[in-house]
Amino acid sequence: MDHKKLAELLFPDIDKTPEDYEKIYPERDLAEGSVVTRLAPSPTGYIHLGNLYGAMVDERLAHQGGGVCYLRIEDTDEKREVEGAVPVLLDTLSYFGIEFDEGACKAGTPGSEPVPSEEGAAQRGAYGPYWQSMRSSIYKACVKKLVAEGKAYPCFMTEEEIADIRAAQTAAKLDPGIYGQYAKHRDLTLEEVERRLAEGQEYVVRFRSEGDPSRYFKVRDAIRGEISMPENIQDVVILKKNDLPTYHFAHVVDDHFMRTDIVVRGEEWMASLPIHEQLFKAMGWEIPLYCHNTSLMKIDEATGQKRKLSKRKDPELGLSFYKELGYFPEAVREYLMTILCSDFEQWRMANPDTDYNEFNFSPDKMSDSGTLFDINKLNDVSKDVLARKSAAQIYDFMLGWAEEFDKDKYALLKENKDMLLKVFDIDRGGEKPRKDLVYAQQIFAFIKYFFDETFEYESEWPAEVSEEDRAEILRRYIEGYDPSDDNSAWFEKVRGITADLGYAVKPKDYKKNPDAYKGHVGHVSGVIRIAITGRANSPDLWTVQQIMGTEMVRKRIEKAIEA
RNA sequence: GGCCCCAUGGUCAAGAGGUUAAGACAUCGCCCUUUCACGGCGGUAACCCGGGUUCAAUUCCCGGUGGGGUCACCA
Repeated sequence: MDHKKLAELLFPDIDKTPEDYEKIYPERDLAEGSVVTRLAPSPTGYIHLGNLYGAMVDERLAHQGGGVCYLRIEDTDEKREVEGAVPVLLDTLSYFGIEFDEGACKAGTPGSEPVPSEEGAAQRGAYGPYWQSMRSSIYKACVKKLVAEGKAYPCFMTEEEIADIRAAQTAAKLDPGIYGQYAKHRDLTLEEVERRLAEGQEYVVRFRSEGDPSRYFKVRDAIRGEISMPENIQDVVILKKNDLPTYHFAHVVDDHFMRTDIVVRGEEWMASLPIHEQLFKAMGWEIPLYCHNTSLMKIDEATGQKRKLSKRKDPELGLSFYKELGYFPEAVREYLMTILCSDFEQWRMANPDTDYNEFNFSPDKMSDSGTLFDINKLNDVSKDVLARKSAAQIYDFMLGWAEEFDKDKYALLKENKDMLLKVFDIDRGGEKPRKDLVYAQQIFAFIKYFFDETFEYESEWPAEVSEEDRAEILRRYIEGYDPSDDNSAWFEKVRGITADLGYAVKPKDYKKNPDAYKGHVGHVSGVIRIAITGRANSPDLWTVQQIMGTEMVRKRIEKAIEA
């Protein structure tokens, strides 16, 4: 069999060789210690926490050492493609603080050229194109070389034939797949190939595996250290009928010619390492450093079992979930860092105000077992993040969020800027700031009593106070209310009412001697608090009233007396 | 089923051949306090099992078990 002739027959119009591309895409000239990483999503229009998790690793690895992080679009499967996915992807990643130096970018980015296939998107950089669908001739040059060397061959088997083989293998408890004797078109003669081609038969190109499963190879992984696996024996498809490569081959070719140093990807790819190792070797290329990170898991309510988060079942996996609830992007990032990197949380405690980019990120500190997603922990991290923000930052963020997701609230926020700045400033700054703000939707619910439009009674009146006493407390309270009182003068008046009506001024007295009083000052001020805020819990009432203004205070008290 | 990865409190996790086995979240109690939040103090709670190696294994090795992943012309 003349392999060179076969290669010519299959790819008559491919005139470049891999060697030519070596020159077109030379080794990068980077400072010592800098690395090239990449994010390589398929444009399905769906971005999830796991993508962000990986993207953060790519971004940190590259940027903390002055390296390059680029974005490559893996669009070799037109079935999965979603129109407009790339600009959305870029926007979302940017929202969460991930920016790329090279590759796919937004249309209009300086130094970029438009991409015809994708509206709103463009690309830049010397190692492109960055859409795999535009790189067909590069892949084919590499396939042609493999065919010419007898390492790959055309396979004309139909889907039915393959299904039959698989069925027989499964029945016989053999490993399924096209390998060894099942690779029926491995050794077709040139004439046979010519004949089938002339008949218009379609084909794929398969790699001719010389692997021996009793032989093991070793690959280094940045997280797990050395991984040892048996050699691959499958004649995997490297070029599909649509003239584009499979993931396996595209990965090898692109990460080689784009000069990627570290391949960060999900651990689900570890199983195909034997294929990749084999392909790199066949091409005569150096294998990159892999960084297989773990999946985010959750406990399935139905089964009680730990399982990988799934985009169909778990809305909390989608990044849009956090955006819609109004989590600060920084909070999501901090949370991811704390579960991603075992030493981040300690570092953060020691450096509460330092930019997280100052943290020294190291892959060997990354988790190597599947991490259970914990919304509790996210919320806790978020509270700390928001506690560090200024009232103006909170306000601006809320406004931006409401503009996109809740127009009614947007109007309210917009009209009451001065008041809200004061609201968000309650107990902010200082040594022990309040930590009750978590995400926009929750924050709005938390402050809703500042608006008549959203005020409602959410708590029960204290059981210790009778209805008559309640009305009496409120009447006396509003009679004596003077907004110019300072906090202690104001509270003295509340104490006065408390004592007059037979309640204990000191809660301890009541606790010691419950029969001597109807209740204590906490119950009396509880009545006032519910009247003003609609709930039993709130920040310091005096402060709240100062912010609300006298008119609103009066209206609330009157409303409560009527109730 | 084959292959691979993983295994420390409920969760995230540090850790070394000999430790009272960190810390954070959650939880419980107390303190502060007119409520909440913050803060402080304290409590409950863990090395999957069985063999080996060793004076000594939770730590190293082997084997189970459990969980996860993967076996496409999808990535």
